[in-house]
Amino acid sequence: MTNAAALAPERTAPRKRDADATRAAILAAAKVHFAKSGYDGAYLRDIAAEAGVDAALINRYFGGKDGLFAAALKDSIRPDAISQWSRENFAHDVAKMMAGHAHQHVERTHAFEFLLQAATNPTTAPLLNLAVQERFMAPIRSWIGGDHVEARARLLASVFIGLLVERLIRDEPLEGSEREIFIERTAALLQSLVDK
Amino acid sequence: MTNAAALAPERTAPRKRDADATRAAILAAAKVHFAKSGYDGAYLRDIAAEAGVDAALINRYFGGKDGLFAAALKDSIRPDAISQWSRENFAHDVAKMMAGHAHQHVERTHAFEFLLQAATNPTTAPLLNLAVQERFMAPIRSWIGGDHVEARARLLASVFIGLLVERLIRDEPLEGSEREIFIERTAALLQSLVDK
DNA sequence: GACCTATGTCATTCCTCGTTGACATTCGCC
DNA sequence: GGCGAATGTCAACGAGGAATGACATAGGTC
Repeated sequence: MTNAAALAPERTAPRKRDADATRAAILAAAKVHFAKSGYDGAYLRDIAAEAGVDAALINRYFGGKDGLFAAALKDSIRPDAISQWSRENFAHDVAKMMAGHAHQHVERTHAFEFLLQAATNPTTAPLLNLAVQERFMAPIRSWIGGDHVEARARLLASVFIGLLVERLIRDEPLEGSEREIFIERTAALLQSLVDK
Repeated sequence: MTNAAALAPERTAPRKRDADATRAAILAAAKVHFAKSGYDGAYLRDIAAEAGVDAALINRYFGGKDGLFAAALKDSIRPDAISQWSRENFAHDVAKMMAGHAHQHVERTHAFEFLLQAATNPTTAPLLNLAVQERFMAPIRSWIGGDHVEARARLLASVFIGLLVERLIRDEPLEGSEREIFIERTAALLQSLVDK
């Protein structure tokens, strides 16, 4: 409170008037906060502050906290990535990723944390169910192909999710030979599910 | 609500004076509510009501919501079960369980939901980390034994968690041959991690 | 340039929920 | 039986946060 200069023009130079941009800014901030703190722990005031916006705007644009959450959720499942996975590298790439720190892939980790939050909140869970089925399981099914697609897809998804959760919970990657073995075995495991 | 006799004394027949019993009742109710709604979503008034107790008692016995949560957490990880798993049946038993409905194992499902809630809340996560390492990972390590224990234990835990999460999210079990294949492959996968 | 709407800000209200302290009652003990 | 501590109940407080409506202003349109 000592810097007069900072306060001089101050009065929060009223944001440029660009609805789309502010909407996007709010959404981006919301995703981060929801991921970090969950639905209840994320405060509209904080989100608004981070977006450089008054909290009342959230209500105007998203119709309240629920609406904002739903919008953020919809924006967080990106199925396009799946179809681009390469059949040869997929298993090894994923395995290597899972062996590292969660915060080495901040973007995706945030998205995943966010989804996990949605899964554990009874009001948002149904919403998530649908999204996951349509935008995650379906692409996986069509990507792996072959026999017993259902069983394999489900098992693959489980392993994938489990690796993510485990990495999230305990962010101390393995080192040395244990790390090598972990990558090797994880890759083998995933590959066997992709192959047939 | 038809039984007049039950209502006779009315005025909420002031609970029997048994500190241990009420403590236990509160704890049981708390575990259910925390599992269902998470830390923030679970309300002390609701928990107290379900335990048939005044909310103020929670403060007396557990020193507040935090204390209650910690107590519930501590009570939710039961490592003893792990060491009793049979090496031969483990993989198949788990696989079959995972192929069923989550609500077929209400007790454990609740416990797991509760832990997942703890994992996704920044204030409770550190607490969980510690508990999981000491009371879940450590027993697993010593149970599987053999080479590369670290890597295998971690992978095993991941798969285990993943199966639980997947089952929780999407509670439609597979049917028919897909179910058989799922069980078979899941069992094989688990067994290979246990064996060596 | 005047008007009108979309956009942004501010102050306030309302509600929920954890917590607290005073009060009531039962039980163990002498 | 009377006293004190343990147990249980009740009412009220206060913090915190979402939602609301009135107000301010930029920017396009005629």
